[in-house]
Amino acid sequence: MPAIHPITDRRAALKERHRRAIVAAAAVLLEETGGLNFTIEDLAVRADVSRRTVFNHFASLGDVLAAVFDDVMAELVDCYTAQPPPEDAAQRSASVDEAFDELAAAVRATDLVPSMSYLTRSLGDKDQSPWVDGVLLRVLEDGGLRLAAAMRERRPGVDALEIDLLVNTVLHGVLVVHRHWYEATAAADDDASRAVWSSLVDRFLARLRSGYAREHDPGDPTSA
Amino acid sequence: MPAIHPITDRRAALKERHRRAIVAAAAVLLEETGGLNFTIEDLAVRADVSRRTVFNHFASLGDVLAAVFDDVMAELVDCYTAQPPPEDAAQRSASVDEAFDELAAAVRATDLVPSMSYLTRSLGDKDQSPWVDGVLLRVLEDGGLRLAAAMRERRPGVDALEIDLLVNTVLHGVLVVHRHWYEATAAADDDASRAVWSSLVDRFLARLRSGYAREHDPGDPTSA
DNA sequence: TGCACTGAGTGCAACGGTGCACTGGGTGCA
DNA sequence: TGCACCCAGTGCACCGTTGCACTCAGTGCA
Repeated sequence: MPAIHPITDRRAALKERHRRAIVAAAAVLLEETGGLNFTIEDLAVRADVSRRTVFNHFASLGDVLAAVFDDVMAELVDCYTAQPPPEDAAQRSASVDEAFDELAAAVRATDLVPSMSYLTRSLGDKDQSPWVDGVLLRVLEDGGLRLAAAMRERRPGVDALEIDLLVNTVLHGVLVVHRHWYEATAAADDDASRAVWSSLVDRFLARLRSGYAREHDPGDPTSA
Repeated sequence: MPAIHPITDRRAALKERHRRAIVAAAAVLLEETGGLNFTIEDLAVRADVSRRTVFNHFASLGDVLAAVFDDVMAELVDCYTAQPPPEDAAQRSASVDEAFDELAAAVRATDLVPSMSYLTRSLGDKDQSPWVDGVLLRVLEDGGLRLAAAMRERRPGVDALEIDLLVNTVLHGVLVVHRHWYEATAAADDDASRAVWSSLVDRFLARLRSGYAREHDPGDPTSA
């Protein structure tokens, strides 16, 4: 994911490269160890920086985790905003069910399987430190806010409350789906496992849709 | 080529890595541009460092060139010293013709073709700045001294004058061979080009040998 | 229960890299 | 022949990283 602002010199590039390396290494170690079963030293070695540098970039391990989870959210927001905009002004107004369709498409399109394993596992882990739960919930909230903002920009005619409810429901639903997927596949990364993921996502979205009948076309609800 | 002394911390490793990148980039640019047809900025970009950093490591472009050529010499010395030592004390003494054989084997074994193109071209180029000739000749002399020292260590019984003459003759001979090779193949890097190189090296070494008859076996001189 | 150890987090100074403005020599052109 | 430009090389200040010693909380064990 490119930096929010263009890197204008080598110093800034180096800084950003190291920050990204730390976040990426944390994601890998979460995956490999099944949680927070590594040290700051492990993280530094994997990121190819010094231990001090980790703390130059992040105030704490919690901040590193927040950045990891933030990337997951950013991925989803990117997939959502990457869709072609509605074709005319009339379509941009109202129609929360079409907003639902777009969000659903983004969830389907985003490769959430590898990066969300530890997120789900972290939330579901009874032995997890409470502070990690705090980090995760904050990241979900921040990500949800960004997703809602993107949706409001895209469909300004839709009620803000409807958008917030939609986003909140889908994000937490995706976590539930992911936990089921994880238990069914043991986080395998192969075609069969991805098929299970698609099936579960479709079931979840179909289930949600039945409460979101189309306002313009009450007949013929389609389930993929 | 590993550092002479082990790198003990990340700072030293970073410094050495950047120094090596600069030298490697210079070698590539010499090859690509056929000489000194690039700027310090080009070199810095290719080495992925800043222009200032080049001068942090080297006093001048001449010093960079010296380091590039020094790598070529080091390659040859490494091939020479990598050979198994003579099996007994008697063999370690005298026998300059066997010293010749060992040096010849090193010349054959060293992949000199890619890295010496610009060295030869530089020495043969009339338009070249005189200061480059100075750099090259100094590097040849330094490399020759190291090679001679390695030879004296390996065969302490051989006269020092004989060793110095041998090393000097072979090094300058290799440059002549390389110029002929370069003119015959336009520095192509393929099997046919390497076959030409091997043939020329063999001719040069066979020619030298006829002036170095074996002391222990006066009959049956072999030419490969 | 006291002690030793581990590891997160911190302060500080040094190192290596970098940005930038500058000088001066060399070159080409009107 | 003067001027403009290019580029090697330089000084200086700043940035980011790093090494290292430290504190403190948590943990395990005799």
